[in-house]
Amino acid sequence: MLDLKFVRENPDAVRAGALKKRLPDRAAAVDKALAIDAELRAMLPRLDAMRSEQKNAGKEMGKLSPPEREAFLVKQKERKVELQAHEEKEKQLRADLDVQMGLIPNVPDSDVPEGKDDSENVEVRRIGTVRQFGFTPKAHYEIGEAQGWLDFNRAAAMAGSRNYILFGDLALLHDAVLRYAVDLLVARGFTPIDPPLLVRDAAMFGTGFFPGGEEQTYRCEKDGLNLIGTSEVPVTSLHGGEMMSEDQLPKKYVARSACFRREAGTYGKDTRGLYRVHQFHKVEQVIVDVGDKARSIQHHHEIVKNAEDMLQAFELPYRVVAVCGGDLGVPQAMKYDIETWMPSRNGYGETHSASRFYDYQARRLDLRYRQKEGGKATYCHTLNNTVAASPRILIPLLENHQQPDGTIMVPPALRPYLGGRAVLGKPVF
RNA sequence: GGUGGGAUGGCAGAGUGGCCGAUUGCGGCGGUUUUGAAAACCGCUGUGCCCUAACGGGUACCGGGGGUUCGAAUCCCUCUCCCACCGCCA
Repeated sequence: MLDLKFVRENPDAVRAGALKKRLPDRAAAVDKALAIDAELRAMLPRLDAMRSEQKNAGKEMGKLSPPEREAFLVKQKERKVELQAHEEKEKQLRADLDVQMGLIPNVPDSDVPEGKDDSENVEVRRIGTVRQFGFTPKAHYEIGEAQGWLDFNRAAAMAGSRNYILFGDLALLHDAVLRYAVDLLVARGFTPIDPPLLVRDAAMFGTGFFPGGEEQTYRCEKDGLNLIGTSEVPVTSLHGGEMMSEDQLPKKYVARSACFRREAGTYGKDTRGLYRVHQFHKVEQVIVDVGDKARSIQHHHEIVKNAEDMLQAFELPYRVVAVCGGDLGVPQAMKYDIETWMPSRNGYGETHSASRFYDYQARRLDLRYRQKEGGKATYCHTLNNTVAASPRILIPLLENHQQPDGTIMVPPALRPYLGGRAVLGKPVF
C-alpha cells in the first residue's frame, strides 16, 4: 500500500511505476483511486458539519424539559435520515478507495532496470568459474534416479505432477543444506523461526501476494486459510498491528519452512526434474527495520551477501542480476535475483530472490514503530531474501559436483552435516 | 465439539446510554531542584481524515462488521481472537 497523500501528489510517478512493471491494469487503479478520493473529499466538509450539528443538538437533548424534547426529537429524526444517506455514500467510497489503493503497486526504485521480462534482467556480477567437465555431465535427475535418490513416478502417482520423493543420501543432503543455511544466519545474529504454514487472507494481503496471487496459492476453503508459498508471509506479518519501539529494531529473522505453490500457468515449463515443484523447503531471511531508505538499501546488500557467502561455501558458480521492471512483483521496490550455474540447463537458474519493499508491506500490515527522536509513529521498512531453497539448490550441487562415475563430491562446508563424508553415492555409470 | 468470561491508548487498568477521546498508574517528553546523576515535585504526552498560509477548528476511531437510539466504549446480533473448565485427540 502506498501513502494516499503520495499518490495524490505524484500520480504520474505512480502510474509510470506501474507501467515500468508492465501492469497497465494496476496503473488504471491510480486514476480510479484519485477519482474516488476527489469525490470523497468533496463531500467530507459537508458530512463533518452535519455530524457536528447533530452531535451538538443531541447533547442539548438531555437538558430539555419533556415537552421541549418532543419538538426537538422530530427535528433530530430529520437530521438522522439525511445523515444516513451521506454516511452510506461515504462508506461505499472508502471501501472502493481501499480496493483501488490495494491494487496500486509499489513504485520501482530508480535502480530498477527497464525491461519487459526476465530476459532483460541486468547482470550485476558473476562469481566463480564454470567447470569444464572432462566427460559428458549428467542432469541431476539422471544422477538422482540412477542412485535411487529420486522418484518422480511414484510421487506423481500419489500426489500428481511436479512432485518428487527424495531418498537416502539426497534426502540427507537436502536437510544438510537447510541446516547449514539456518546455522549461517543464526551465526550472523538472525533469530530462527518455525512459522505457521497456513495463514489467513490478511497475511497474504499484507505481504502483497493478494490480490493477484490467488491462483498461485493452495487454499483450504473450509477454514479460509492459505498454504504459504514462502515464509516471508508469516514472518513479515509477525509484528503486524504492533507499535514497536525503535530500540527493538532491526528485527532479523531466519525461518525454515515448507512452501507450496500451485504453479498455475506453467504447463510445459521446466517439467523435468526438481526445478519447478509444488512443494519445497526454504530457509528465508527477513529484516524489519526503521523507515529509512539508505538503511534499507544497506540491509538489501547484506542479505544478498549472506546468500552469496553460502553459494561460495558450496563452491557453486553464480551471478547476481538486477531484476527489471517487467519481472518485478507488485509489492517490491527493487529486487536482486541470484542465479546459480546449472549444467543441465547450460545456463544460470534462479535460486534466490532478494527484495526490498520500503514501507509498502508495513502499511498493509500496520507494522509501525515509535521514533526515539520526537516519538512519532512511523511505518517500518521490510526486506527478505532466500538463503536456501531445496530441492532446487540440489540441482547445482549434484550437477556441478558430479564425478564421471555418478558419485557426488561434497563441498567441505557441508561435510560436518553429513557425518564428515566427502563423497555421496556409489559408482553407477 | 460444549459451557462460561474477556478484548479500552506505547503498556497496565477504570468506565453499563448524553457530563467520555475516555479517570488513574507506568512508560515517554519538557521543566524545577542538583557539581552531575538518581529520587522528589510540576507540566505535556493516542491515531487517521477534512478545513486553514498559520494559530487553530471539525470529524471519525474503545477487537472487526451490522443493528437499536435524537444520542452507544456502554444495549442487541454476528465474526475473529484470548482466557477458564468439560469432552475428544496427538
